[in-house]
Amino acid sequence: MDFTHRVWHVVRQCPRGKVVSYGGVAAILGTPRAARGVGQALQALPPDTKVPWWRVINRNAEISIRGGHGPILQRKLLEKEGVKFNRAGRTDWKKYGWDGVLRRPLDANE
DNA sequence: ATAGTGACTGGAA
DNA sequence: CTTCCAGCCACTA
Repeated sequence: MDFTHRVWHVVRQCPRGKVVSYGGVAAILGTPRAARGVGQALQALPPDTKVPWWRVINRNAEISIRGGHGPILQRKLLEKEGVKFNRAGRTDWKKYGWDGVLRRPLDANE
């Protein structure tokens, strides 16, 4: 099983209404520095996938996709699950962070 | 094997 | 707080 499939396997376990960072997924896989690789894996997802790719956001708790309707769709899907965004387009790790994922002690970001 | 690209990150400016 | 920059990893040509 290659890296891409392992990423999908992990993301698929993210519960509804929760979010995880690219780095977080990478950490679960044992490769904390493979955040970009995680992004690559998600971009490779087929359009009819059942993997909750929208629950994966960047370290600032904001949507990292750029261009097209992608970012709008992701935000919509998250809000539909109860995830709220602040004025800066960011969500809250404290409230929606996936329990199975731990990050650095800073999490001081809103 | 080498080089370029990016849904990333942490640290410096 | 914002922008920049240099590593890092996987993928593709």
